Amino acid sequence: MARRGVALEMAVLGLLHDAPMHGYELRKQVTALLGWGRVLSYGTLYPCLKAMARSGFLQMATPTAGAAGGRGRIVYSITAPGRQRFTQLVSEGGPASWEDDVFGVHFAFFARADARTRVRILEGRRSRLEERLERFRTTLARGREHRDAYALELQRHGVESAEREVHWLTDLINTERAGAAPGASGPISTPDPDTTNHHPSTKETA
Amino acid sequence: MARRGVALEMAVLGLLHDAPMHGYELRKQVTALLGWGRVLSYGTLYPCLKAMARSGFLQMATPTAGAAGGRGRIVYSITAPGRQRFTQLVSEGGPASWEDDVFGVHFAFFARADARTRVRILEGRRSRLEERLERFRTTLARGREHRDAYALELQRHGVESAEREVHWLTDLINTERAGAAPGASGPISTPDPDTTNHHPSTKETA
DNA sequence: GTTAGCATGTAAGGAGTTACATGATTTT
DNA sequence: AAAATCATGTAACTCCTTACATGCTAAC
Repeated sequence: MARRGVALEMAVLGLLHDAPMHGYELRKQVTALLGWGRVLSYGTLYPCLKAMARSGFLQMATPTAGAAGGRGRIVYSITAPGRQRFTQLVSEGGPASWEDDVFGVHFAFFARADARTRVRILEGRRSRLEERLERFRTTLARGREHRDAYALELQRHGVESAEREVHWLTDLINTERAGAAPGASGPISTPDPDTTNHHPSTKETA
Repeated sequence: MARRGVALEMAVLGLLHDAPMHGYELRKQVTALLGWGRVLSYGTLYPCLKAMARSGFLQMATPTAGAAGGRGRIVYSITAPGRQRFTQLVSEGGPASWEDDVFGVHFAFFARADARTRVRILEGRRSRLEERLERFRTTLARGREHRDAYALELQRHGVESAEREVHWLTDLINTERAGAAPGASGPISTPDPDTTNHHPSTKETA
């Protein structure tokens, strides 16, 4: 079958949305975009690309087409159904979209979603983290079972990281509500004078 | 076969090292200890426990033993080979131990490893993160492909988180070198379970 | 005496990895 | 022309989850 991870499917569609690419390049871009620590393996990517082509979302072009079974580089490009599919994926703000992995991909393509979807996903993600935090703190507060200093330190660090991310999300939500894009003016400012990035702000591609 | 994740195996052995427990309780403790966001599912835990019992690391005690097919609560306790196995796992400071998931478990049971192992793992983990950071920054610096403000913000946040964790690790390493335990005050002096010999231990029965 | 929560388990499948295997193109 | 790197692909496996299925025990 095909359904090799919604996250991967989204990433592939999103990257090919801008420009056709072959698999090797795609792997690097996906890896860089999502910063998953690990690199995406070909064993995942190629079967996924094939399946997506079978589903009609992608088109495969072999430059040395038709020749004997030679294995040339294949350029993948997105099709009209593929664009439709991407738009659909990008505007889904359901619970699935605030899970660890999927959230990252959604965020990476936020420029392609409308503001309402963005806020919904950010808030959903934030409450996911807050639940986790709550469970964590309950466990800690229950005092007993508190184990040694290392286990405590691990939990303290876990809580701190989660709190930090909640804070990040809150800032982003406020920025969204103010109708701006991140990095521009809000509490989060990148000292990045050189890059003249055109930020999307009010752009709503349907 | 059995090898259901070194991380899980270690967590189970480490928790049962302190006290026997049944699976239900074990699940809660593992989940709390590792703070994996998600909860550990029974579909993972029970087969793992069974396999570990088959390997001789665990002993299963059914209070209502021998009776008709009734399903009572089963208390798992660690065996002498199990303790040995745990000691072995805990003192392995190889590359495997600085991967995301495994690192957490190792850290949680740091009190059971000797100082040299602790420092080795902390340093290994830190260089893992630094590599990741390096790749990240190279991609960013390469300028091109820089995508929109959201993608940039995602990467900025990724870099910041990794940097923060590197800093955390550095502090821990310094603390270790100074011969202290984390959390402000003096060294932990849990009577060290000998890393060279397995001792038949104090409690063994259910 | 029934709901709620404790407790144990299995089958099927999803999402990925590693290791392997191959061939094309560029650099030295 | 050898070496490095680019490029594509498959098979087998790992680790985990979901959905299901069962039964015991305390509380109301």
